[in-house]
Amino acid sequence: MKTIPNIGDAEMDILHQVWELGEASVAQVHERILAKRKVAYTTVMTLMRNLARKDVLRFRKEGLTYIYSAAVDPSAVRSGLVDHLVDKVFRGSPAALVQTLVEPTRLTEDERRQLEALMAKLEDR
Amino acid sequence: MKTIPNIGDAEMDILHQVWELGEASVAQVHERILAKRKVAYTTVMTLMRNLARKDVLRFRKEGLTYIYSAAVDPSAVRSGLVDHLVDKVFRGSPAALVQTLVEPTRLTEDERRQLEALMAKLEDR
DNA sequence: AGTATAATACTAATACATACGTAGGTCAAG
DNA sequence: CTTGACCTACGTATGTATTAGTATTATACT
Repeated sequence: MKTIPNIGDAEMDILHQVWELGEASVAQVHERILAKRKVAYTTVMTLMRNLARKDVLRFRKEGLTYIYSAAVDPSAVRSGLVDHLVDKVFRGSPAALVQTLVEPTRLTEDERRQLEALMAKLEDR
Repeated sequence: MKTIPNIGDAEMDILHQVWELGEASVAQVHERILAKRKVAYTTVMTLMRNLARKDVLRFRKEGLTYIYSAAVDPSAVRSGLVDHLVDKVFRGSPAALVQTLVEPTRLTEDERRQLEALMAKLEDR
């Protein structure tokens, strides 16, 4: 029913904060993001407003301030983004994605065989 | 050394064609993409020129026409995009990505345990 | 009441991805 | 030589992501 719209990198960062906080004002989210990178309060506000326009966030007004909460499920967002990547980069093969993921990792021959067996099941989801 | 720049969806589609063809003119790529969706020749040309500007494609001139080829390795592009997704959506946890990937799949309890054991190794890449 | 504070509203600017149209050049066929 | 097919160069347009500045409004403190 509900398709998840595109969510940009900066937007995703905000969504993570809201997921963790449950409910959050712009000020709260801004504070948390400031711990990682410098960004203006109004920028965070705009992003949150945009996310609300996309129905990714909901809000209610409490006196002066807007209290936001997530309107979408983390797993739905993750699935959407992963599926998109699988289609875009791996031509629809999730196992190929795992292959790339595992590539820089040391696995024993045995472990690799196990993984491949599991991946075979992934291929026909 | 060489960082892969952002590659959009339409650009990625073109890159796939060039990888498969090895060397390709705009016309060749256009023809292949037309099989899937309607797009103007000049659009493909612009996209390929943009990719060349980003050093994702190389080209040489053969008489009148430009012959393009990939300047980046498929595995490098895949890794870059996957890493970006892992950071953006899964907070740096590749195993969490696999979890999402596997979610809609029927695995036996035993298979799931195996997978989790392998994912544990992934976690400390 | 007046002022500082805090929040939003409105606006702007930049960058990029995507998509295409028109103009003009080259070459081969008639 | 002229015409048509094909190719590039260049410009345009639209949408969206990101960032942030300025104006305004509401509340609270002195």
